[in-house]
Amino acid sequence: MDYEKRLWLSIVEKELKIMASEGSVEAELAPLTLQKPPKEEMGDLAFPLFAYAKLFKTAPEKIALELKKRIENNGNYPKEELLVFGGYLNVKVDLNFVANRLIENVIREKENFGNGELYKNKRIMVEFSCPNTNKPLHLGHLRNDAIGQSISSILKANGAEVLKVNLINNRGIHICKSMLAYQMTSEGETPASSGIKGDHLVGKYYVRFNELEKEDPTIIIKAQQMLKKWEEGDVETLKLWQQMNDWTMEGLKETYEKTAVEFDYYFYESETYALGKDKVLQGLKEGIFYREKDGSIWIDLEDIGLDKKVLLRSDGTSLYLTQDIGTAIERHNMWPFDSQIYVVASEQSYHFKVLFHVLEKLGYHWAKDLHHLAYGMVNLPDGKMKSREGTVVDADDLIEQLTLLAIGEIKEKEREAEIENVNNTAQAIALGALNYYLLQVNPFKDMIFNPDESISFNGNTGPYLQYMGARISSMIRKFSSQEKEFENVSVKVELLNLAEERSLIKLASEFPLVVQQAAEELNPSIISTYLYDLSRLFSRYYHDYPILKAPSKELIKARYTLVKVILQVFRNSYALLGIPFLESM
RNA sequence: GCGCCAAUAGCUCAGUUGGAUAGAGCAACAGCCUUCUAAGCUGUGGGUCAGAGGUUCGAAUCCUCUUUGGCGUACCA
Repeated sequence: MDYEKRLWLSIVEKELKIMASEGSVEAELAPLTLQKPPKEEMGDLAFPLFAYAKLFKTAPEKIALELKKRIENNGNYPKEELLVFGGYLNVKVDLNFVANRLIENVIREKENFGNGELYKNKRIMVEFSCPNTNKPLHLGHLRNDAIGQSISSILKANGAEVLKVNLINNRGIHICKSMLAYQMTSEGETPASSGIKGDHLVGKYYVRFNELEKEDPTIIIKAQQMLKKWEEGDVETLKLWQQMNDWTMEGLKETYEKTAVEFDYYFYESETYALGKDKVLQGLKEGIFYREKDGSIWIDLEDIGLDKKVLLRSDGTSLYLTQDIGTAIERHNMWPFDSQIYVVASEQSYHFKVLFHVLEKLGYHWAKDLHHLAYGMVNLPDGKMKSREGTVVDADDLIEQLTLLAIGEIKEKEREAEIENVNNTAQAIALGALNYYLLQVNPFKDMIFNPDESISFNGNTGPYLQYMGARISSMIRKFSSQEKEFENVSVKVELLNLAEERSLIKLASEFPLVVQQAAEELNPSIISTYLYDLSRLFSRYYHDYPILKAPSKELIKARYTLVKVILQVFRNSYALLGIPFLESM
């Protein structure tokens, strides 16, 4: 449709200009807007003409009629049907061209159909997930992962070279808390001895610290001492830290595998904080920062309308900000990027504002290429997730539950015989449900995670989308057994003239634009909405009209070809959203 | 207090960047399986787009104010 849009924009614009000069209208013409009519019967392109009424001193409808007449009488223009509705001039384009081009493109590009060149030759680093090594992943991380993973795929689809990086928060006062509690109360428990997954075991001691702190509030001092020791390289402390760290990482990686989250590179704060410290001290020498009497180092943010911010503690240890400074610099040294996107909760908007400013002050010109993709919180129907009240939704638990439900569903529908591996299929369904649920909502908005709704597989859900792909796949299997009979039947797109077919052709042709828009706005939910619209349209079409049992061989071939195109668009959309494609379910 | 963000059907969310009668899913009710997978399809009911002004031929969309909610404003991360 892209071609048709440009063509008709230029035609209508040209005729408007001619009308203006004939009516000796001096003023500049408002830019012409192109829209989509609300209904299929109203054509495919719409030009609202209200903006010109004043200029031409004519009713918009009359302008539309005049344009229609002029265009129809001009032999140089393509002969398409023009319709006037009120102040709109609508065009019903010859969809045969659109359909042929769509089929050609999809056959040629296959899994690359929809890809564009918006970010060609651009290197974009995407940071996401960034767990602490003191507890297992929860629902908030799952949203982060889903967005990070999807955004990376979307940027790649737009031609960018993407490096997905994870930054492990494996140092700091919070890590020392779980270490201290472990030291005090564990009696040498290990994942092997307890049978508890490593990240959950460490998490158990992080929770225990809070309990210990209630009994003895001074315990925090011990944790602070431990951090000091850690930064000084104390052997015993480092040994415990390494061990607990390994346990957590093993557990986290298991969860990543289950959720199909992958990274190209891992950074560890334990390895980057020192550089941050150096840079802060360097900035102090250069007079960018200043030192308080107690020895702490600060930056004054008055020039960007903010307060003062501490960069290094009075005892010399690093802060969150310190290590992020080091990490950013190291990253740019390692892999000079055109842009870096931090997928981090919106609560940290202030932190990133400061971070980017500090880097700019330190003279890094690429600080302007850093971008914080701030996503909203995940709340429960009753309110916030609170670890103290035990309302945090654990990632492993949730996936487990969803998988069990999917197994139950498969059994209830008696699909076991049709499915190769029930467990794998159930896991794929669970993952599809989860990722789609999380990516339906615009990232920057807070969202409510309703457990009951998230485990429903009906309606606007991941499994509904997967189901479309599975049914088409089933159709394709059926067709392949009789494919030879259709070898010599040519594809006649002009047979696809139902309103539903026209809508499908148009919507499928829009896919590349949707992929581009999702990248421009860093918003996977644009793909979700599109995919759901396409699914509903297709679902109705295929419910109402026979494909393989259409009345003639030619019609079967034409409809079958369209269905295959739709499947490719489905599959490419799934890939961008982390919804596994299933041949059968 | 100051800063950032949000508010659309009972609930969860869309809304083509200012256009035609504001749409889906869930929940409720009523239909459709000897038929390409019923994880589906169809229909009914449900709206002061938080409120008030303003800009405009036209506002859920842009501006101002108000209300309500969230987040931030840590030598936590």
